[in-house]
Amino acid sequence: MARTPPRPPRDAAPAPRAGKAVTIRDVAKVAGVSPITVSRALNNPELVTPDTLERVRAVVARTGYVPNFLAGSLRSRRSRVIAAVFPQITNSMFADAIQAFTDRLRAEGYEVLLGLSSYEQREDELIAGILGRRPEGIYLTGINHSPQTRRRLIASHIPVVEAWDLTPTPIDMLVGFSHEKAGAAMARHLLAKGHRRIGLVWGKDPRAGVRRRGIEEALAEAGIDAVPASLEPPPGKFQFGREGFADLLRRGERVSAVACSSDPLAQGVVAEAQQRGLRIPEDLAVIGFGDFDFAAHTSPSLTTIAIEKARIGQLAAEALIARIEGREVAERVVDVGFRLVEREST
Amino acid sequence: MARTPPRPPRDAAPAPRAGKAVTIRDVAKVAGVSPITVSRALNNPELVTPDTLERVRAVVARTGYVPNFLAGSLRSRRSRVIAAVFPQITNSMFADAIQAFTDRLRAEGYEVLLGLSSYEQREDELIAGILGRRPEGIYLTGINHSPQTRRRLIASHIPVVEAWDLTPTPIDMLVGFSHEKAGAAMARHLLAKGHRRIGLVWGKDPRAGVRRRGIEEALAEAGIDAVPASLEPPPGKFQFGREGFADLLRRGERVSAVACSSDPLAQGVVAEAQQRGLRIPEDLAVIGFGDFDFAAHTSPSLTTIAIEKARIGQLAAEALIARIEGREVAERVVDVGFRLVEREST
DNA sequence: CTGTTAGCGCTTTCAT
DNA sequence: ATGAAAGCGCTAACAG
Repeated sequence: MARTPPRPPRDAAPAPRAGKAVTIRDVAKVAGVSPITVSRALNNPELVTPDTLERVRAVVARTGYVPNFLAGSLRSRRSRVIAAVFPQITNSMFADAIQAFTDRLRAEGYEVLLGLSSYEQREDELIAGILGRRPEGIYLTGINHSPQTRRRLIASHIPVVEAWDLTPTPIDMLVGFSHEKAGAAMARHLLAKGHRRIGLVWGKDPRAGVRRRGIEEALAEAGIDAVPASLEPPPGKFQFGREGFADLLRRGERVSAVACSSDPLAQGVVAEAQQRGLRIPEDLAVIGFGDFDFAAHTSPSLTTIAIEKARIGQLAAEALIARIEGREVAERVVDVGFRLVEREST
Repeated sequence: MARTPPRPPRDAAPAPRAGKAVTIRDVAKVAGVSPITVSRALNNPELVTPDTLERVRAVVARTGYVPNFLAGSLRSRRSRVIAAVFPQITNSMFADAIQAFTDRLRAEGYEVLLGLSSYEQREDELIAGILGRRPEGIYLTGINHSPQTRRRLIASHIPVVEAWDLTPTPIDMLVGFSHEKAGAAMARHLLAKGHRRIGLVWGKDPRAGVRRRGIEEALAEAGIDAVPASLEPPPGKFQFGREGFADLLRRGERVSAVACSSDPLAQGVVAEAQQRGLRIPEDLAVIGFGDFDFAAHTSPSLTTIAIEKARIGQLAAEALIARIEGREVAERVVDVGFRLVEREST
């Protein structure tokens, strides 16, 4: 606290900064060139003689000039910003995708505007605010958007990537996988292992709902119609897994297998089961969803439906970049699929 | 793919959008008012008669007008954007803070520009790019910034919050805790339990380094000078924990306790130890760092140094908002502390 | 290779 | 309560 550099006291009002920032004209004046030459030196150095280039750079360094991209973007209609909307970040599900997406875009010189929509809580407003910043592309999680949002997005004429889900009618482009099939794959696995009494500990988010339909329909085809479920609020986390399984038992459901809508939930189920003296998988089989790494780290490790999350982020970034640069993308819809990874023998 | 709405084919060049967007003047013309009245209807509705307000709103809705904040920000010098820089997002350490930070800011009408600096990989460049977008405030992870970055930040005259660490000389404001003390607390705990042969499985990130100094100095004071350590690359994760502990054993280090720089690492150590037939904590005590929730979910659950991560994000957001709105903040430096949480009896 | 002119879309300022 | 003029800082478009 002691030697904090004295900062200029602010005005009482929420007013603009006092200190006038260095502008391109200041730099131009000092360097003895025109503003546009400074602009070129910074953005298209190859259009400028090495001599002036160096002079301009020196002045920029000396004056601490920071180009105002707001102004540049306004004029050039290129903001070099790409927006990304996720339901939430604490959900381990999305972190890898965000990271990969952001890394890829920064490598191409884009900044990322992050929107967290907290599942449903007015994605509309969020996106309206985002579009006002004129991003050059936008990444959306999921395919369920209000008609209003769809209209705005289409009217904006910027490339859009929807991710984490599959539909034949994306707004524009899409990178994801079928949650219905993922659910069905869970069912098939459990059926193959001979399970008939299967319980669900399941999150309430929209895509989890689709997976649930997938698993229940596949079970119904095998003649299993009663599938007890304990529903938990997002984000699916360990504690809810424990509670969910306890809830199933409390309700007197006697199951030989539990399927979970996420790996943290599944870990919770495993913990609760072990605490009650059940052996995994002899007494209770548990299958999760999402992250093989995550599932592999439990003990005993879980069977899970694994998703290449980072790949989704990267492909989405690349699709946006391609379209911004005027290249048509070969595939508008990319199905990255999933794979079932069985637990180690442990 | 089938019914994808036909989008206007893009030009080959990375050119601006073709479709001219609706501007405030278009809206004004249709509503039969001046542009400034539209602006007021949107931003200061109380300055406009209910009648014109309604008319303007109707036209906005009908035309799909999306205000261009780039232009507005340029003129008003208020971008309503706040930037946040984190080393990485896959590190479970930061997710809660990002979420809390973003939630708080959106509630106040700010958008968040996310920067991921990937530990060291040119934070300078990242921040230069960010400042060009004229954020009204900036959140930084950590206190180690290049002189150049410090200069730029100070010259920008925007409020800055550094987080996750403590120093008497922040750039501006700070919300964090002492990593040195956190390390020392680990040492004290293990010493109190009677341990003398203590090993480290430790991440290589800068703040972890400070915690290491804290623990080693505290151990040295107790006469323990040899503290074998296995160093792992960030992000500290389960697998590295396993490998780290295996590494210690391979090197012939016989320890009764292992301290880890993060909870995922600690979980890995626990798993590896259990696999080798060691009982936790009877044969091996393990202490982690970071997230009580996380640590509580292991089995047996871990002792850990718990941090209120969401609180850091929230306090940081509030500090920035306060300063942007012209309020002086009472405390420039906030120490949120940490607490040692012992494992359940399990 | 460099400069001039104009204007991106909005909001500040000053009138009325 | 509304409007006219001006300009935020930059770059597109067109010279030269």
